[in-house]
Amino acid sequence: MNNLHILEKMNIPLFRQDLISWFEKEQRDLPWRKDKNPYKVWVSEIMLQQTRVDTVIPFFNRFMEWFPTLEELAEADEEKVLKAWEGLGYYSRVRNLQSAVREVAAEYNGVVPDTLEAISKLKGVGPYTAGAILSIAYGKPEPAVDGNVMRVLSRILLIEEDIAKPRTRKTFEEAVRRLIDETHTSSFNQALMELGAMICTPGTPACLLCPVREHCEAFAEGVQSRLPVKNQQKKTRDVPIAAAVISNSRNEILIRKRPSKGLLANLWEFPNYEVHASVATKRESFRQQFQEQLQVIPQLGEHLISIDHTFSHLVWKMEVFLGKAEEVSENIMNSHQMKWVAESEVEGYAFPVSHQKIWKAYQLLKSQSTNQR
DNA sequence: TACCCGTGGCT
DNA sequence: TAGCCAAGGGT
Repeated sequence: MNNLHILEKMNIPLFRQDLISWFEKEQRDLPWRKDKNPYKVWVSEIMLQQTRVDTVIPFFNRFMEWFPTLEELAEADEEKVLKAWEGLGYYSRVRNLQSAVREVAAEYNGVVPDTLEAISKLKGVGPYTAGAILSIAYGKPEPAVDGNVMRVLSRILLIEEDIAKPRTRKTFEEAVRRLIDETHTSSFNQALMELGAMICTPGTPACLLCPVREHCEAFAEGVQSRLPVKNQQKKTRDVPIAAAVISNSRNEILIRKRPSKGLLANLWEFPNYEVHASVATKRESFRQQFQEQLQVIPQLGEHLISIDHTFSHLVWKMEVFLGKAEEVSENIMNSHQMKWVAESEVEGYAFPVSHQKIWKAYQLLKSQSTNQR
């Protein structure tokens, strides 16, 4: 019933040899490939989810400096862990990682489990990550099917299922189970991904450089450029936001912690509100909602910056103002997870990229006004 | 299943 | 340039 009939006419031993030989010779020198420490493999796989290698490298190196061992990550403050992830995106990844690491420390004596059943129960470890850790760190013959693997194998095996559909991953897992070299599971799985990243790329694959093109059905048919089949994703929607950098008479800055669930969970931000359609201006919308929430009237000053920030599924259309406020009651501050912090301490907190831009604009404005004096 | 969840580079 | 894309998982 599936589309794996091409496997029956493949020379699988030769395919393995061609693929692994290429990988052993051409693989990139990446920091998480220096050894097969399961903790390091785990961290790298979480960071690499939906994220480019070049983006991950500096984050991985710093993360290993801050949290060199599983135990040190388990014992770290969440604030510091989020700061280590600041700018990397998909922040629930690192909260799930620390939660899972704590479970490993407590329940498995600090040893990352080496069975599919146990490792799959850990928070943030799905089918791909489970297979990646087991095959790379422990030499287990488990498939690790990511976007690269689906693209590569859709071409080699001429599979035309829509890779955007979750169920399709099972087809490729079955293909890998039949193809994998059980004596070189780490190199085999990584080679499929490396090939997808370096040669068998989405737009125009470099088939003339491909070590396995003689095994590739799509190349033989000349149809590699229209594979894999993938439907388009939905468009983003705009969310109008009014924000402000609010200071008090002691030159402290008002920040607040975002809710523990949802977008940018547990990160810090400058006070901001979604603008209702009924309000004439974003400045007025901020003033109204700030006053309603904190029982204090803010003195809003000049416009600081406009920022359009695109997420995977929505766009913040932000207008940011300067402002001053005083005497917010402590109860209200606490109930909204707000606090005043000295300007020199702001950067100690983990902010989403959009709010890092706000802070940079604020500091630039201050430095300019200082220079003019 | 469909949607939520970030960011930055590329074409 | 506006989308597309990148070593996915949770709900």
